[in-house]
Amino acid sequence: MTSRGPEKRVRKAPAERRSEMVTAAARVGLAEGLECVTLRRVADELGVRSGLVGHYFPAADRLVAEAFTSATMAELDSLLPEMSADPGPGGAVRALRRLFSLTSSADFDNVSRLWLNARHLARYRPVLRDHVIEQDMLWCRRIERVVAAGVEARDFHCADPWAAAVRILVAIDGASAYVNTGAGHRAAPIADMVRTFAETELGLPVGTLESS
Amino acid sequence: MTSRGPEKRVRKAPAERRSEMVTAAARVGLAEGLECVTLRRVADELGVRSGLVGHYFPAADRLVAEAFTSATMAELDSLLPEMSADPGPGGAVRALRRLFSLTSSADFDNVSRLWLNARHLARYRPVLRDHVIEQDMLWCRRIERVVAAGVEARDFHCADPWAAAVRILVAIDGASAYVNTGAGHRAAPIADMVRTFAETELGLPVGTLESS
DNA sequence: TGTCTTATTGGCCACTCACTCAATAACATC
DNA sequence: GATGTTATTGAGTGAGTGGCCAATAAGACA
Repeated sequence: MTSRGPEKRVRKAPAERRSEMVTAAARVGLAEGLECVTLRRVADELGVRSGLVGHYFPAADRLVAEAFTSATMAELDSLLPEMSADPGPGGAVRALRRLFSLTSSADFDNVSRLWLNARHLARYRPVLRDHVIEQDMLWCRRIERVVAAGVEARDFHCADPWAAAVRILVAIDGASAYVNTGAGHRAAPIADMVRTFAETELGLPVGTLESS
Repeated sequence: MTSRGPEKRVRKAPAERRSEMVTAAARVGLAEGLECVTLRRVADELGVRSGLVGHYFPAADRLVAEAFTSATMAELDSLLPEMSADPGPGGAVRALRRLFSLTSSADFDNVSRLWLNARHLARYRPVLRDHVIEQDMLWCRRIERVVAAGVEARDFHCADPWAAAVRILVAIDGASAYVNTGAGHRAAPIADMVRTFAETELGLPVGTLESS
């Protein structure tokens, strides 16, 4: 009998409990989708009653939105760590190689699903919408800074780092729009599209951003 | 009193009734999202009882999937009508101009929303997933044929029409991923990206595909 | 006009959701 | 050890969903 019975209550500091909930919600959202981030589901995940989750999140929308932000913030740091002020020659190129290598790997699929999920759900949930916009900006700015650093270091050329960052992100989003349906016969033409597009955008010879 | 009371029953041929339902479901899905395509909602739309919709669609998944297919088929025909075998010189260019002009207009927003919606929902609903894959192929092939016609007519150059079509669609999908969140500061860099990308892909001078 | 097929109704079920709230018990503080 | 605060429970509510089915009546056909 591993089961049932009124478990002993565990009483935690509100801040800690809340943060536990967001973390659990982020895990569920990333693995199974934001629709599965419900008061009950998160409660089960933590071994508490759903009423408690409702207590910390009087509107379930906030929980979903914070789950999204938590997951994407962590992911961004893993994909594209903040650059030092002067990454040295080739530093920006290495960062971009790493980014494209990671985003085109299957490990990125759940993140693609999460973004797709959030971009759609934002249609109905205003709170989530605001968080998505915020994360969009964060991701864009992070890429912009790498591009700017690369321009600074003469690694490549780009008249408008912001515009380039925006367009590179559009390409990433476009290429990952098919996570749930499978690319099928379209896999091959898509495979190197993002990298190639970025190379064109930055005036780099084809293949420069290919990971070794 | 425009309301209530047991309305007189209207008895229709099964095929007609079913097709009415799909049409109504497509309308709801396009305007409000596929999540709103429920047995009850479609029933209300037609002024019948939900049990009747359940009778024609024993699994609600089929209704949602067929709603999607119905809406996207109609949209595709409107965006990019089937080409005649030989569209004559400049015909392909005109078709692409029209396509990009329409997809970048605000009238296309609901279609963007629908695709985003379906691409996400396909994660959970296998029947819808199959329909999305099918429509994806249809849209791609339609573009491919225009590209092939343009190559044939020496309007532009392209080594692999299929790959070009796939990538152009990726660009369209990427650019329309922000319908629900608003492009904000990113609007300008995105604005001409699809068209420009297509011009590069087809070896055309920048601006060739701009609509007059 | 009467009969029969079946499209349609009306009502039900079991489920899940967010949300509410009085009662309870864990822990800090005295 | 007694007391008070409050994190947590347990048991609801109401609204929404898909799905099921016997009873009903519309319309075609004899």
